[in-house]
Amino acid sequence: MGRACPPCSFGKPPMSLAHVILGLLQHQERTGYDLKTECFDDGMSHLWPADQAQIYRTLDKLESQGSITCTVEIQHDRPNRKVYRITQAGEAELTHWLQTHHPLPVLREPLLVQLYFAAQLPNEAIVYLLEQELEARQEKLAQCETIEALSLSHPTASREQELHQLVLDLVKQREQTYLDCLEQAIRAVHRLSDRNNP
Amino acid sequence: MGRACPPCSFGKPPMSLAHVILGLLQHQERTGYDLKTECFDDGMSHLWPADQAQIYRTLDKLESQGSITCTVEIQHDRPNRKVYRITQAGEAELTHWLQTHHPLPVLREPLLVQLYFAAQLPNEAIVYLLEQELEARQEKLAQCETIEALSLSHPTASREQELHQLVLDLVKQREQTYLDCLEQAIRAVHRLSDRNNP
DNA sequence: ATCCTATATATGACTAATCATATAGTAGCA
DNA sequence: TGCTACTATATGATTAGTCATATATAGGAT
Repeated sequence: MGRACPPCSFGKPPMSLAHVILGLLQHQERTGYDLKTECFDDGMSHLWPADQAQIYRTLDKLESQGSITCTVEIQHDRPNRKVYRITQAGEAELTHWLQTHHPLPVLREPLLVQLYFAAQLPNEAIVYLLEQELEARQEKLAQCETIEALSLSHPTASREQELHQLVLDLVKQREQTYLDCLEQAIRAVHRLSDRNNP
Repeated sequence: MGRACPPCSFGKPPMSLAHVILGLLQHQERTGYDLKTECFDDGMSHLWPADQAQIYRTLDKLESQGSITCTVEIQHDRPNRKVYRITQAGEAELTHWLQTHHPLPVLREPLLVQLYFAAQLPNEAIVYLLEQELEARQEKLAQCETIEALSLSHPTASREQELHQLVLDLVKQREQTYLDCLEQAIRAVHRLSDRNNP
């Protein structure tokens, strides 16, 4: 049943974090620590936040499936580093994944559920909820603006950097839309009939 | 340490599905099967899709924590039904949750990752990827429109229905924004420098 | 002398969610 | 007669992700 595919993972589920890591390693060899501090805590944070534990475990998985290799750099003043590099198999895997359409991620927003069941709350309580969300969203947009500053300081706009900028713009636009929606929702709740209130 | 709180779950993590179920049961008593077929497969699908197995396990948890009770209705032509009702403790829990601000859900979009690492692909391949996503998003928006039809057929706009309509509008607007962003991204990729191409 | 931070990897425990499968009776259809 | 669909609940296995904690060393601050 199905085609045999021992050393690669085609046909298997998404494993998106694995492919993010492949994408990062393709650009430059790195350790798990590098990935965490230089990538996932920084430019990747708005795109694909990742936990340290999950990064290390994914590196193990990628190595055991042959998509990356590892060499240990012995350090005497500090703990040894395990430096990972992408293999040819890993590059093929990445290229394939980059061209494959993946199912839309499911977005579950607690706020919308709250709004859905909010009939028992007075309008002010609902507005308060929306305002708290608005604040959190504003903070998040502000974080995105920070990333932009770093990106713009690089004047040479390579194809790669153009794409990074495009992604960042899309994320920022997404966040801005959330803000617009929330403000609109607040106005809508103000217009809500207040009958049947507790 | 911390305040003791034996029979309730205040202070614990989100458990959002549990609260969605509480919200649904507050309106009307239901079985797990009812919840799945009448709620989560229907009007709730765009808001909080839920797996059958998870629904049943969450019902168990809610019952054991005292937020809902269960009575078995014996049926002879069909399997027995376990009918769940919300308790006072459950209502208190729900009311509290409804008024609490919850952390923003993290959205990880494989497409944006693909775009981020797409420099090695020719522009046409990137556009193709975006067009596939566009198609999937159009389908999803079409599903949302279907739900609206059901909602509008109810002419009496109670406070509850107004809120349901508001939520649906927000979801639809979110989807429409995705479509706009994708079209914009496609135009941007067409303008992308094609240097450094494979 | 003590504490904190940075560097670096690893493991255990847990939640949320998904998928597959089991059980079991009725009813309709071909 | 067998096949499928509907009603109804339950469990096992697995993935993705999070949180906490362990280990170990160097260097700077208090």
